[in-house]
Amino acid sequence: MARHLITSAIPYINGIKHLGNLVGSQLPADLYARYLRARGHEVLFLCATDEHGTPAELAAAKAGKPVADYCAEMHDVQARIADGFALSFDHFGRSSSAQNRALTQAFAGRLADQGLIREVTEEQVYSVTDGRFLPDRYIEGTCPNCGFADARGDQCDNCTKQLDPTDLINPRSTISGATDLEVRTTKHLYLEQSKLKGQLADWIASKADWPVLTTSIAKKWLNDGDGLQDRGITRDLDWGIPVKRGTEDWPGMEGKVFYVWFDAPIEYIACAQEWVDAGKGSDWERWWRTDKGADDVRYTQFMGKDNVPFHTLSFPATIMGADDNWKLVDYIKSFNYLNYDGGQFSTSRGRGVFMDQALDILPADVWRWWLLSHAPESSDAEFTWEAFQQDVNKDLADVLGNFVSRITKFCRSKFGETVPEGGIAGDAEAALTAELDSRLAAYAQHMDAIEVRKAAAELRAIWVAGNEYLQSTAPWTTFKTDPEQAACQVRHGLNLIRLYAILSAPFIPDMARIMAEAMNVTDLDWPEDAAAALTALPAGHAFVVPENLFTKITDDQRADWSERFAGIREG
RNA sequence: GGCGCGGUAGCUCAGUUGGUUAGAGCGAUCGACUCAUAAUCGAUAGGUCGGGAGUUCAAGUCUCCCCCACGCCA
Repeated sequence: MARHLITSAIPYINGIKHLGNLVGSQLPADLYARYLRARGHEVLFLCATDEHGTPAELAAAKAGKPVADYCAEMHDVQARIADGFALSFDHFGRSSSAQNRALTQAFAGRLADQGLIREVTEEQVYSVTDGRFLPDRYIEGTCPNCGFADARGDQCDNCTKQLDPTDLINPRSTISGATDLEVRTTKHLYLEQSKLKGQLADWIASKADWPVLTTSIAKKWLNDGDGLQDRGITRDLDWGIPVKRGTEDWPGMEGKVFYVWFDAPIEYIACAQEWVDAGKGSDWERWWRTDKGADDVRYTQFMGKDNVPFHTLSFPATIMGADDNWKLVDYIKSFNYLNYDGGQFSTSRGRGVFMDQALDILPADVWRWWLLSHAPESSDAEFTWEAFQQDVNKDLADVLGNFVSRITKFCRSKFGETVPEGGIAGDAEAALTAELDSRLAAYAQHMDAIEVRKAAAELRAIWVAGNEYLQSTAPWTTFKTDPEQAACQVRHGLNLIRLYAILSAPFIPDMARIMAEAMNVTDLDWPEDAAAALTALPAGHAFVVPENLFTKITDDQRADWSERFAGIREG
């Protein structure tokens, strides 16, 4: 038994996430957490909402609500949806929590004490009408290079030239359209990551077992151009964690807040404090302080590839720089993108399926199964309604659901809803046992390695093995001449359902629970070996024939959904 | 433009340090079965491994060039 800390990249607060976001972090993290718990390990699985920054302020303004109220509401919405997808967070926290506020300020103070913070005076664009400094991407104007009228302050979308906001001709605020912009001087704190470059490079180099996607992105940022750049960790905003040096005021930083990318990862730690303060746990430091037990913890992070630089460099720089016994991540599992029907999912254009909509039309397990079995591990993956319909109908209805249905109904008709007695296991049962032992080992190996697609394929093969067994032994034929032997075959079939309930639970927890309840079992310990698993339900054990696990998606439904989610999402 | 990840059967993807006739699932075709959500099981067909050159006894696997798709560029 080991201790595993698992975090999923924390979703931003300004809206409901789409399925691409889900499969890139929260869902595989949940799969891993559920698997490790099932194997008897101690797991702390944390996630939270990322609530600070300009987009949250603007979304709140658009909704006509104070930003704190807006974030509180959206946190509840996201928590409810996460619950709908059966994401088994031990705590779903908030980066705006008091715990994160104190911890972020403490980290900044500590980093300053270590000589890793410097103050930089710079010029930024200020909008008088909006009463605020404008981030580069909230300024638009005419591109000085190509004349494109709607070039953004950071880059021209037309000619792709990178710009400085002050380059723009006739700049305007995209928030208000105001043109009374002026350049003002402001002071900010920079984290001197460059001083930690060697330490970070050594650390990354030691992670030979990490996915190539993870390390290649990290190395690129470490070595590209002039190498790792120092990073501004403060902003001129209202909504955020006030800049303080520990608990002390920070002269010259009045009215400023920490940049969202500084405080968001620290929420991983603060979330554990929230978990304790919510009465769910008693000691968060044994998960996060290497001097208080966390040396024995294996810490795994899950995220989409867009988050990799912050998790391989910026946050580790914060941890290393603080030099105060904080736990560093042991393994980073990163994912590529899921595309939607030939293009990208788009939050702004409402293209694709969003988490709330997904739950409106189908059970969570259907989505969990398809998304996880097609997780974008080695490259970007593609969602199409045709493939989705075909795959889930085949896997969940035909292969798994129908297996449960055929064996329970056959048993009911010949022996009643009780595990039948009699017969002796022979060659067919020995072959089944041998195959399952082999596949159980492969399944565990893939799950341990977080090879999500391979694990799904192996699980599916285990389902198929049940159908092969029934097909080759044909208890419906055996019954005509040797009812005792048919009973033995049915008994094995029923035991397979219990086994499937255990093995499938990390992927499809709800269907797994239905299978377990139908088989009337509470002992769901991970199987030691196939022979034991296939005799767990003794003769005479009562069960019930369950409702079909999954009703197939029809062509009409597919056509309807394909059209409905192609366009613009309302609201 | 620079960099990154890919380009393997109709589709989605596996292919470890280069080594016997390149694999799986789906789809297709044929067959078996009839317990079951017209489900299942078996068999067969189908690929010049993006293109070209090179290294090697041997290359999907290494080197170089080119083409295509996607992404990133703080």
